[in-house]
Amino acid sequence: MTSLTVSQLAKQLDISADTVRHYVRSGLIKPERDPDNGYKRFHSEDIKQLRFILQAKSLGFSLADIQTIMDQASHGESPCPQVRTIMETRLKETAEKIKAMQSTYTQMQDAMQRWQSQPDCTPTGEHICHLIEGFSNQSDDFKEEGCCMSDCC
Amino acid sequence: MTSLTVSQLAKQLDISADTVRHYVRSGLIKPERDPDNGYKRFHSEDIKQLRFILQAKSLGFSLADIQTIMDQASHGESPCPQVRTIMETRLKETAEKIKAMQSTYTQMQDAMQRWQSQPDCTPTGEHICHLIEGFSNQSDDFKEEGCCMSDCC
DNA sequence: CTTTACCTGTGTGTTACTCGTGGCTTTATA
DNA sequence: TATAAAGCCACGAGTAACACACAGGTAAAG
Repeated sequence: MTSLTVSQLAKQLDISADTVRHYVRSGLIKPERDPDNGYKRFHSEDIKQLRFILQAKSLGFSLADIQTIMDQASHGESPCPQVRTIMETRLKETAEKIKAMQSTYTQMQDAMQRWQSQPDCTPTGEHICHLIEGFSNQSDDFKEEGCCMSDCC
Repeated sequence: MTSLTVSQLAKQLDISADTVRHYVRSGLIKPERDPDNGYKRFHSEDIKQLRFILQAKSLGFSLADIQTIMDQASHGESPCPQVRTIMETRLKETAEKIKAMQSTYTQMQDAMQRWQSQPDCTPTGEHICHLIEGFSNQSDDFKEEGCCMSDCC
């Protein structure tokens, strides 16, 4: 009784059973199989590895990164140099992603605000949705009132 | 000669040809086909729609959203109410994503900084990578010096 | 023995593309 | 004119990190 099933393990680490299965399918964990029914059986070693995976994930590593790191370590070599360089890459990536998302976010906010003073409109064949098409991110105090440039309203 | 090929259109709108093909495959644009060779042929109507797609995308709408909006409009109904509610959803989603990413980002930065004063380590069988495993996001002035709690160093 | 509830592995779907493949076409060269 | 090189095309498959669907297995209750 020193082994856990998928859902027992999942519950213990507060993740979904599907996530556990996904890691197994990806080859990050290789649990033993019950010869009777083919069920996965996780032992303390697997649990340790899964904990590591979760910790690494929370630090921004991808599953592929984690695979690389674990492979390296299992060869008896220090994964630390890799870890440092990968982290540098991921750090830059994340910064860029955040920047991009923030940029869209402010666009979205601007749009939402401007739309408050704009009425709904029927499609004219010329336009699909004037809210979207009429939104230019130029400046805020530009065509403040009225619906859109076209005469559809 | 009033029609463009995939790559001509892509170049005009400064996106990749594969992106254009993707939108076609997704059913967002339905270009005519050249009976001779099966090539896609884009007319001004398609170009207008593609422009709309790009504009909507830049406002945070998903391709599925855009499909919905265009369908609604093509039925002669105003897509604006949908647009507003969808945007509210996407706005919240984006805010949450940004928050999550920023949280990981600071974690990553903290880790990077702490790792500067920590040496590389050989895996011991007990640990995979002490940089990762030894990183706790608790507080900064906690186990500042030394490598990790274990005796692996 | 049967019902019921839960759990399993595996296959497929998701998002917005990107890449690979085999073939057609256009252009350049001999 | 033959041909070779370069470029473009359509379509299938692959990507990240899971979530979901499905048919069947299993454990406890009655």
